[in-house]
Amino acid sequence: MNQPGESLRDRKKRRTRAALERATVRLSAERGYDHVTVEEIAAEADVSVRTFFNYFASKDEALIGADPEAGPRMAERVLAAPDEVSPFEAYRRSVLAEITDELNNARDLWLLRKEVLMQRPDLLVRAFANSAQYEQLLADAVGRRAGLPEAHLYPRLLVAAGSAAFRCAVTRWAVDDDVALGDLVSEAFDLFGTGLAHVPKHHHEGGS
Amino acid sequence: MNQPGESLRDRKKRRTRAALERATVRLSAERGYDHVTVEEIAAEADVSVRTFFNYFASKDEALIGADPEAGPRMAERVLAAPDEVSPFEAYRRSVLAEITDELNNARDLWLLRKEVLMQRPDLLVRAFANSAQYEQLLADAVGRRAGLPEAHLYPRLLVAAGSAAFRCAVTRWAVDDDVALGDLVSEAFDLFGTGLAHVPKHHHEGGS
DNA sequence: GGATCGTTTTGCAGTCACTGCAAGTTTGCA
DNA sequence: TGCAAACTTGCAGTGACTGCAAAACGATCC
Repeated sequence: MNQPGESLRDRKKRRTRAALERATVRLSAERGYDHVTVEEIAAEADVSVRTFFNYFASKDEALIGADPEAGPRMAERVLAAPDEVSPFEAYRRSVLAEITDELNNARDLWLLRKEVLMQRPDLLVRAFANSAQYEQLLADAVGRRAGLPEAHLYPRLLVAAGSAAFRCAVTRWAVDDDVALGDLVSEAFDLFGTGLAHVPKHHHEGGS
Repeated sequence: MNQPGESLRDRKKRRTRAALERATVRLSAERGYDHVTVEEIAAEADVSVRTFFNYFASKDEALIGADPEAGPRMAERVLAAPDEVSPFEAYRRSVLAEITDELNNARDLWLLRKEVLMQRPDLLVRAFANSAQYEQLLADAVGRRAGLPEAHLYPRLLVAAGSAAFRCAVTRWAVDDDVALGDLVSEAFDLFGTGLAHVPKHHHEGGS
């Protein structure tokens, strides 16, 4: 009875994971990240503290809702992109796909996260640090696609730029969210794509 | 008798700080970062555990030897660069200056750190997370120089790219240190400067 | 050579994230 | 129904980190 891809067990796991993520974000937004203990989070989600740590390796991860499949998924997308697409574009698309998916599924959570990240911008960086392994995975995918040797800087830089793009976009989005997060990430990628050597023209009331 | 800038007190503080940094790096390289306790580090440096935490906010910081003055110093350099220099170039130079200074003063420490960071690449990212405040400071400096409004993505991205450049360069350097770290950082900056949209040509036996 | 004042060091008690282990409980399957 | 595998839980322990109040120390003034 688990052909549809979801056994009872799987469903329960997904729910527990979601509940923990949600509890972490909600409580942190309410009282501030470090005035919330894992004990409280676990209680809110109706599981034991030990179970919390079966799902997330750290409180940080739970706040961001780190999805262990996101890395591999993106790597796969990078490799699966059509041949005529550049490595840069392939990577950019896989990041954007991931983000729009995420926002479509949990926009409300991200609005709460924003509150937390405004107080503690370092948490986002720290969260990315946990996924250093996936960075390697992604860099390998990009490197393969670009036909570069293992040690070349380019794949690493591109992936790191992706993290940076996301991070900066969120920071900017937190300041004022008139613009969609996806658009900001896209804009950041454009800047990385065309190079940072020159200050981009910026259009505002008055012109340059 | 403290006109020369260094009272006995100041000298002692500098020594203690250096001893703690050195002990952290040495022991971590020897036994692995998380098989070393702060207690052992403090003992090695001949101070109490509590004193360790008077100097460094965390074990992570001690490993990297986070210099609280580095951020402000770089910001100042960015603002002090000659007028005809672009914000990008100004920032690049201030990063490189900082790195070469650091390497000249403590190359041996960095060779040990390399060992540790090879095992635990996430530590470098985490260390940068602590200096999120300085990122803001630097971004403001760059933004001012570029004449961009507060909220613009460019300054943030440039600074984040700097971190990424350093991080990737160290990772690459750890793999094989035939190339000087400074050169690698410089190369990374070049890539960011000219844009990541296209895969850089890479010269090797056989040509493209 | 003190007396004094500000700074640094220290010990201590406490909190909290996180881990390994060894049951217990639930789910999947025959 | 019953067994095996997967999940949950409690427990005991480690270790990072904090606040506080007392002690040690360095600078300064007489």
